[in-house]
Amino acid sequence: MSRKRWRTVKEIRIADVARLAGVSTATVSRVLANPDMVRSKTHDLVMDAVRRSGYTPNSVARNLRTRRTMTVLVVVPNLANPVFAQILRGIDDELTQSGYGLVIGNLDNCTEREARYVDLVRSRQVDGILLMTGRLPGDGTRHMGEAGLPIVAMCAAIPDGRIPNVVVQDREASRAAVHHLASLGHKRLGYISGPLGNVIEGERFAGFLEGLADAGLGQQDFVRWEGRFIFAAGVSAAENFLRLKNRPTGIFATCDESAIGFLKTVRANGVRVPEDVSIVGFDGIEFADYTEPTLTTFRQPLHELGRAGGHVLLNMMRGEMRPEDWNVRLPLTLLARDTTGPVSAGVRRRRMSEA
Amino acid sequence: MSRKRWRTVKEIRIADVARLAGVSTATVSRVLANPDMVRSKTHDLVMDAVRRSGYTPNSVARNLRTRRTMTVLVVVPNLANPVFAQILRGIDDELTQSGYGLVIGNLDNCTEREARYVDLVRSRQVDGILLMTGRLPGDGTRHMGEAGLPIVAMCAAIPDGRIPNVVVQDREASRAAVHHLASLGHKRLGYISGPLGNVIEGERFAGFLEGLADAGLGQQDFVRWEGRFIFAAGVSAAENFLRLKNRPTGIFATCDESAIGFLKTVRANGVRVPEDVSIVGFDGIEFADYTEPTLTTFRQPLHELGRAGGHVLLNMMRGEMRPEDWNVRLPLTLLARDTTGPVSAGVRRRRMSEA
DNA sequence: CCTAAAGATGTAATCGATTACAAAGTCGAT
DNA sequence: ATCGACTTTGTAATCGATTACATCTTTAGG
Repeated sequence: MSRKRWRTVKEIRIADVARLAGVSTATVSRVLANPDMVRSKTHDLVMDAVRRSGYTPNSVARNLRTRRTMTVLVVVPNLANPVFAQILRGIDDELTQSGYGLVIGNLDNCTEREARYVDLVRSRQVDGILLMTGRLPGDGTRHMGEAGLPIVAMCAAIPDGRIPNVVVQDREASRAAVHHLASLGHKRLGYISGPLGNVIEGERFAGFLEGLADAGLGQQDFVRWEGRFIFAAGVSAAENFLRLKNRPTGIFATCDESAIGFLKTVRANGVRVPEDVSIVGFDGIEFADYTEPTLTTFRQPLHELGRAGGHVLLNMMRGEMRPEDWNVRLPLTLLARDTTGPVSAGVRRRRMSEA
Repeated sequence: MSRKRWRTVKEIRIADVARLAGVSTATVSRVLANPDMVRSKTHDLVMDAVRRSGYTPNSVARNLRTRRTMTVLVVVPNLANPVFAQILRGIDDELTQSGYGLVIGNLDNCTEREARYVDLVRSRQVDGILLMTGRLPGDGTRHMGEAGLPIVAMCAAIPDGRIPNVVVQDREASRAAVHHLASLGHKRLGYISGPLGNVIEGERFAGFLEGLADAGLGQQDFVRWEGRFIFAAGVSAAENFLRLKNRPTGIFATCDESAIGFLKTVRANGVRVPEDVSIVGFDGIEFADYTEPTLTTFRQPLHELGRAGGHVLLNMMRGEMRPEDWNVRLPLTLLARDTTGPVSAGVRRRRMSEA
């Protein structure tokens, strides 16, 4: 029961270093921040004192005075989704290069948690914000905007306002997914959505519809299952699929987790992939290469996306924003693997006899 | 090219609120921090001024004065590993309940990055540390310790020093894994390790050896492959496995990723699971339930682990640490699924004729 | 009604850095 | 040696809150 045993290490202030070096605190501060503003002899004197005392500046004090924290907030919908972990790496790489740190705001798919991070912003603890929440600007997002800080929207092209968007080409990729399936002869499709109301989901569904139109297919030629970017969504979609008389032969899931849940569930019920049904995922997570058969999917340039987002935010924070940098839309790559194949003769025959 | 358009929102200071309410800044501060220290009439007066002005305290200033940031640092080896995302949720739940925020230090399996977070600690930006780096106390860890802050070691029972350990029963679970395989008749085992030098890996290997001893098996009865808690480790272990004349029949991988990499690779080469080889993983990640066949593994109580770690740290920060709370070791749960089965007659026969 | 104790509020010091401004030092040209 | 221009350093204000201490009010007890 030892109270207050912590923080017993003596705190060294800039004044201590100044005394040790025989100069003023201003000089110490300058040595550390603008080394070429002081005579090199003084510089060495001070650096020696810094070393001997083991001084590290108190950045809370510095932040107060400079009114900057060199920290940015990254709001993530769900850290358990490996997609975000990858994007974070990209952001981190870009920001630390410029001396910025990042604090991660994990919403855990739970809207109310946004409030917590609004506080972080309003209380001046961060210099900028990277928003990956896919919802339309809600209360939380709006409040953050009101703080007047630089914001970059990632994973969600917010049309309104002057917030730059750094995103992937969701719409184009979805369209390409339909094209991929259609070119293999699939005419009846299944669509496993993301959370309704999510901006990304909107983009992907729009692309899906565009793809249908390209292929000369219409609204009556597909089934839509509602999902939430998780395994379970694919499982329940599959359960419904199994009960259908007139099953789709090509499935497009807007995330790999759902695709894998679907894949696993239909196979457990005797459906062959890709002979009976083809599946295309979205994201290109590592695990998609370890399913059986390996999942056909679109790989997001996650690391690059993170870097791009960080880069734009840095520019904004430096006030060096140029219009041509405002919006970035990175392309995805089709990984054509083993869950997609041509419509089999069997399926064609059965469907014909039904007609 | 608009410089300095940001941070244009007028900053409201506590002095503004004080003026608006006709009281002193001290009173405003007290209303916000110790509401029952002021007369209720004054309280209302001030709160009204706060609301009208939209005031939010500048927490940088507060942190400087109070010498606390209400923030803790969580050092994670690799955010891309979903295991850590889950633990983080537990930590977050526990800490935010007490008003603490957390900053995540992602090492990305890269030791040098530790330095970055040492700075964070030394510059007084956090009040406590949760260490999940599995290495033995190295430079970084030591430096953090020197700052005199409360530290809790998770995922790594650091024997030296007075740092509490909040961990899972790695050793016992590994031992149980061997027992599980041995009870199915497996006598020749394969072990896919974590990174050598990692504390957790040490525990798990020790448990593995204990399990061998329990089963009356010795050092000559197993093959050890070096891994790094990633898919690829399982793949290369499998590639080696396939070249062996005298193959193990039971594999224990110290993480699910490796187990899955192994599973996928041997099956792609015609090896049947569990008929030809049984596989046990470790962690219980969600994916492990989506492989084919589903992976037998040990589930870590990740959320509980996170909560426990946060709880101990909170106690330390409050100076309310009692010895009996210092070390926590949570049990794992065997999820006996489909990658493990009895040694098949075929394998037994073949091995006999070899003898 | 008076006094002491308790309660509420205000004044000003404080946390530890950065930086505007002033002062002192350096140097070369005259 | 003197002047000005430039470089280097020091002094003290500042960032925006919290809080020790002083002061003023209220309450309770006699």
